[in-house]
Amino acid sequence: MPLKRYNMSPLTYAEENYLKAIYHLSEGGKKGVSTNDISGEMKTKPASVSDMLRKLGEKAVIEYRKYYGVHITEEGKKLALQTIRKHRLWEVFLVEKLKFSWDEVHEVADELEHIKSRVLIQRLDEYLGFPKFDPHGDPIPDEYGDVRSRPRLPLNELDLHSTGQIVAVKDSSAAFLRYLDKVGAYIGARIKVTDMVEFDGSIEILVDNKKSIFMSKDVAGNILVMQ
Amino acid sequence: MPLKRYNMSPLTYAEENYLKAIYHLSEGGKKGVSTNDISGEMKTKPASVSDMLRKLGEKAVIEYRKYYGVHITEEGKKLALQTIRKHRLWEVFLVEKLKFSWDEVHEVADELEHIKSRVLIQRLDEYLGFPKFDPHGDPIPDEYGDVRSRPRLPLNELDLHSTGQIVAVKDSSAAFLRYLDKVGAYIGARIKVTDMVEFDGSIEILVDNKKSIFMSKDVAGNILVMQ
DNA sequence: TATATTTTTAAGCCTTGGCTAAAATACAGA
DNA sequence: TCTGTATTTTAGCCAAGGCTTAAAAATATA
Repeated sequence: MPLKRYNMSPLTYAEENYLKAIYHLSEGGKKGVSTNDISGEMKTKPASVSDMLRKLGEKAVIEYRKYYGVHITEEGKKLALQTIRKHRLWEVFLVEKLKFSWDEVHEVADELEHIKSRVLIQRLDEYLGFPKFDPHGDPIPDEYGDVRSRPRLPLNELDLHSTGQIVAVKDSSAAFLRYLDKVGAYIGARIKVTDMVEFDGSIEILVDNKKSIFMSKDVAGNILVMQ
Repeated sequence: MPLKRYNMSPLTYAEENYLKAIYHLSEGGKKGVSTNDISGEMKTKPASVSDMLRKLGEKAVIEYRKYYGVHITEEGKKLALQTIRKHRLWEVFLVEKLKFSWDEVHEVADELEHIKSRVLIQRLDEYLGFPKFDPHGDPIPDEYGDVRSRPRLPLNELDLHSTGQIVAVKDSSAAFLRYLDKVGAYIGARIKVTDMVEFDGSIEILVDNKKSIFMSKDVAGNILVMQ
């Protein structure tokens, strides 16, 4: 059996994106991620995914058992978290410093996350005051890939009259974010559940003790709160 | 004669770099820029340059007359200046906000200058307070490619006892910048020529009325001052 | 076990950006 | 004006990257 040869060249732009997708898909479940899932996520054909998996396997960032899905390796996890860290730090920069609204940042951050300089990211982190969460409330891994996440649950699972703070959203599509902006919900808002409609699960919440918002169960399910 | 067909797709990373080099090489002289010059600047073979010139010609950013060198078109000038603008704005950001020293910024800015978002650059410009010059003293073009440069001359051409302010450097290699840092010269420093050695052209200057620096004619020739 | 689904292989296409070797052109000196 | 030299272009080639379709293989399921 031939020796397994590793290709140690750095990841390309596309490889980084695939790895990020694999990392996200493998969060939670212990099961391997399937070729089809990745194909759906990346909007490429399964055949292209197979090819990419071979490459990522050679670079030892995933463990690739043909036909049985992939597992991300420690090295791969580290690299994926580094990309995610960069993405989220740039998002903080764009929103906090350059006054982007939180629904505008995705595209630009997707480009910025591939800039290679390590010292750049260290200094950016420092400049931003070592933020722990991005504008969508998602945790920012540290340089070593450690993530301090906070316990959180979907808003629709809160009890009537209970309170909490919005810390993140599940669906961060521009459309959803704009909707939230419009109704006055935002990351960090203190909320209280003031009413619940039995038959469809929709709820009414009070934001910052000022504004009342009525929302469907679907919308509430996409908002994560910390109690 | 076949119609001239233009390829309107955006410039690739490499095309942007070639165009920038052509712009810089064509500054000053009215003459066309030669293939050999570009080859030297880009560290590629002349044959590769010819090929690239064909592509840039098709994209109408240069006027390419075979064997006679190239002239940059208005459109090309606009694009080159946009890239230069991005490069220099990022340099300001890196030095002013992220505390990079001015000899560290080149590489990172070379990557950042290719990020495509227009609104990003507008906001960055605004965030930095619409700076007119980068950390090396080079002028930052505005959105429309207009450059407000200031009259300046090499330090070695100043008369004895005359004063001025350092506004830029010709040679911005890391080695030269580190040297300047070490001896205490910097963009913005007020200087006075306190001594001149006839036979080799070396001079002594007083920086900010405090520190005396002795430098060769070569070094002085690389420092640009405004009187 | 037979069929359906998923995944992989094989072959190929296109772009980008480089190279060498040979041919064409321009230019400078006699 | 001729001619040799230097410059530039052409032609052909190569490799990496990233995608595709079509067919084969493996797995999953009824």
